Amino acid sequence: MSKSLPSRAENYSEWYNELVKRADLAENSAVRGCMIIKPYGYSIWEKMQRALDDMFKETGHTNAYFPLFIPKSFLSKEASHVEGFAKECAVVTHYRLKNDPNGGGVIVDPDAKLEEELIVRPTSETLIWSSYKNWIQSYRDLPLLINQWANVVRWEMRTRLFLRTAEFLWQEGHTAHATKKEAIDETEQMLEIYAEFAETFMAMPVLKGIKTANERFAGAEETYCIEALMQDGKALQAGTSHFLGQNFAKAFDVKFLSKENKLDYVWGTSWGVSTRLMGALIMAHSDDQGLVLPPKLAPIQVVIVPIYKGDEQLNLIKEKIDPLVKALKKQGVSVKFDISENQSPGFKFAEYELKGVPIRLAIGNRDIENGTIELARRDTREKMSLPFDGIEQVVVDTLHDIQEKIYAKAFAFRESNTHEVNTWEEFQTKIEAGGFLSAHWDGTPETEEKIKELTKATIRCIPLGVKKEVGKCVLTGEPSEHRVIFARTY
RNA sequence: CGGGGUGUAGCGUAGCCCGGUAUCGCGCUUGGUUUGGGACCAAGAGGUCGUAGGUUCGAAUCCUGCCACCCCGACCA
Repeated sequence: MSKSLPSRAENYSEWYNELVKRADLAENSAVRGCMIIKPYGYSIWEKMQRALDDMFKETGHTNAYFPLFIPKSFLSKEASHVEGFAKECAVVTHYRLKNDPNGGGVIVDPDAKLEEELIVRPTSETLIWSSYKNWIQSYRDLPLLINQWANVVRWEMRTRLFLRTAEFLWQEGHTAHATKKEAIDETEQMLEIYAEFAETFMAMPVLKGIKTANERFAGAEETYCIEALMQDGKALQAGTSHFLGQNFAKAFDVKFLSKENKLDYVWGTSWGVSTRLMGALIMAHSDDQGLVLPPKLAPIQVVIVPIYKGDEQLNLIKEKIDPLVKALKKQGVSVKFDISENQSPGFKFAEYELKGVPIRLAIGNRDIENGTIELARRDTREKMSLPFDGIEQVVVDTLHDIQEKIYAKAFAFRESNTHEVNTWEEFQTKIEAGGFLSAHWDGTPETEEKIKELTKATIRCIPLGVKKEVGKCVLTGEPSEHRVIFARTY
């Protein structure tokens, strides 16, 4: 294995793939398009889950679990929904294998064919709404605020670790409400939660907006999204929150009796983020040396590397470090004191940089004599020799500082890669360099499609709170009332 | 799913054109010396050459099918 990573400039996607593997986050499995999330990668996901789950609970949601299999007939009940997902569904047709009479292996038992095929869920709206029908009778049963953590399967043609896998982990919230306004408020609230999570935990700035009809979730009336800009200038959809209107209520006949004794369909929402966020996290901050993790999501926040000759020196170091480790843990900092002997300090330095550990402390004989310790921060790769006394507070402060600095860096990157464009020539030139383009659009799906054909750029969103501005469509010159955001995407 | 490329030890590779059971480096094991940016010496272990067929006395090498991965398109969270 060569020691250094391919550089981002050289080959961005190779850099990404290599980084995911070498940082021990995930690897491909025997099944095409499916990935094995390794312990280090999974512990980052667990931290994400924990933070999101807390936010869901704080806003009144509870977790439940619905099955992996959906009867085929359910999927077809909402017309646009089935149209959106039909092409990428895994289907269970049999329930038994048997020994192959002609050979050593096993074959599908033709006698064990299912009456009705089962779909491996690509998303759970249909199954959940079929349950909601039984759960909801009165306005007193509303709102129903449920989330589930699950795996889903979408049989994608082309997959990439974390960014697009055939099976992925996610959460999907499914809520039911008595009024349209309440459902829209819920949709917007969850978008806010996603944005807050992305920005405060992932240190990744996101653009909040609404999808155009072309990009809308199959079965939704309105799709809200957060969009992030990656270092190679491509956009990544990081989370979506859908206002479902009464579409699923009508498809599954979910009605409730209001206070006024009137029967009406309930209003729905659904919202989700997936392990794709791992991909976003990796690409948002990491560099040619490896991962750069925000302290709030780093499984190990501080690693301490001893440098010593013989047990006597190691014992002196341990005497100083053991209390520091305790004190840091008490403050909620996750620390690893790496006294493994089989690797040199230099190796450990490189290894923990690859894994994105935010702070590294190194201490050797020299420091013991001088009463110092070396602190290296992953984000800037700065190293400084500091007094040992008081290092605990410096570490805590530096973790906060790293969290802020990497956000600021990502924010500055997005700002310098977001451009207002007013002519088609400008659009074509600028899109080649990547980034978000803010431009006028005539509001028609045809123009959106045409622009995609010509430039591979799609409308990422109509930003929330976009300013009214009289303008002309960048392609057709037709009148437009506000700008929208274009980008090339993952 | 279309076009192009690749598959040899855990990883990276040589050998393939021109057929004779596989090269080197990293990693791994054991022992010793080391340790302030990916340590060194010595001795070892590790291979159905992606897979299934075919041609041949003999296949990593030639032929065919299949599978997987990478790059570029279409589809998508």
